[in-house]
Amino acid sequence: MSSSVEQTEASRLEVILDQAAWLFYERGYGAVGMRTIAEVVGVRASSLYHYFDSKTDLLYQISLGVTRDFIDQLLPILEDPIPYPERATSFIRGHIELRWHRRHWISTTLQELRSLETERSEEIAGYLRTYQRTVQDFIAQGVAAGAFQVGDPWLAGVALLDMINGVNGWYRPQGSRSLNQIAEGYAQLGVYQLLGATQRL
Amino acid sequence: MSSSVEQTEASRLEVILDQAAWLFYERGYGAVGMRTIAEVVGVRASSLYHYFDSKTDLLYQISLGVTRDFIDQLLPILEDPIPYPERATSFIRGHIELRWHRRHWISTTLQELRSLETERSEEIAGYLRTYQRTVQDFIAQGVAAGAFQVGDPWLAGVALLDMINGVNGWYRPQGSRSLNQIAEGYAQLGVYQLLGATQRL
DNA sequence: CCTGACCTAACGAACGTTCGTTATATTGCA
DNA sequence: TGCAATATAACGAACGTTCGTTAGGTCAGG
Repeated sequence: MSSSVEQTEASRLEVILDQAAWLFYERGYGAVGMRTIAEVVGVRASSLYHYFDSKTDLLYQISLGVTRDFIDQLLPILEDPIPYPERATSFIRGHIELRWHRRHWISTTLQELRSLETERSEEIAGYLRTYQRTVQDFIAQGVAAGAFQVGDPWLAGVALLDMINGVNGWYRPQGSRSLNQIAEGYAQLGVYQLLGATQRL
Repeated sequence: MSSSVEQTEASRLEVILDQAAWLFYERGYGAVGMRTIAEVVGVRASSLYHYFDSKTDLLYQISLGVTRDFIDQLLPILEDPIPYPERATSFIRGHIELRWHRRHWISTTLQELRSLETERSEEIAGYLRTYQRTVQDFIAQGVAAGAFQVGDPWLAGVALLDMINGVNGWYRPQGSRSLNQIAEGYAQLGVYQLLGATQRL
């Protein structure tokens, strides 16, 4: 660190990534041009190439950033030394909240994986598989420990993830349910119904 | 009918819609040009305007067609005079299979609603809401009849739909599970775990 | 004085769409 | 029945615009 002051404000690179993610989220990757991104940031289109090699490079940095954040912030919860149902509850709540908070990054990533070069899309897909497999392994462990009751941990894992991933599709802040309420309701549904956890044990 | 023979082969209009849906599904609406669609069909781009007013009009016809098909083919199952768990099981299986069979139409519709003009996107969104509300009402009826056990039928409805909608995201025909097996597994998971149906009653 | 950050200007390609035209069917009417 | 009128389905060329990207220049701060 050569600078003597900690920078609390976001760097220009971070601003570009976040604004671009919003635009991609709202209009679609293909429908947003470099000129539009530049205009929102307050710069000319050509200046964006000071930070990125190409438009797909910009998309790649968004995808890589958010995918790593999910893994780093949520998977550790599954290792906590607390009962399985509580681990699952905490994970579901965290996943729903992080996913909403970063919906512009994660939705862009999932919808536009195909727009990345093969090698890079494989890398991101690998991270996503790691995330899924860890959840499935956790459920299998819970079943082995007698905490969950499902016949097929693999299927229950994808079902649980699909379920909590769907929230962003219909949740709206001005709706009658708060995100906290939804996260809580889904945690109960997921853990005590879908995973068949022993009631409140 | 002036013709003496029934035409079993698809009309050119239907071919265009289906091929366009495939292209949109695989590359995204914004990344597919009219020239590409025309080339796949075997005509020139300008000829497409004999069938559609515009590119968004083409998208609209895809969205309208598949949305109505879902409502017409699946919602009647929820009215069948059979026990609630069997109705739910049949519905889930049908939904998963129809959704996979028409994945290029339905995924395009859901991902590109924003690309339609406001009025038309509202129309499609209305059909989708009708579908969701009917499922939620069915669950509420099942709860009232003592067949299902969930605290919040509205939440259980979106959870169930999100869960079964997610299958297309990871199912691959060459995988170890057949679509039939997945549909069956999800039906059991959905009805007897998520909805808490009385076991095999 | 060098370098990072930004600029203006421009490139070729692709975009959705419109145009005038042309064969080929189909239909209405004498 | 025969012919004119209309409809259908397609063509190739071109429109103006926007796309992602690049080349080269300016300029302030360390």
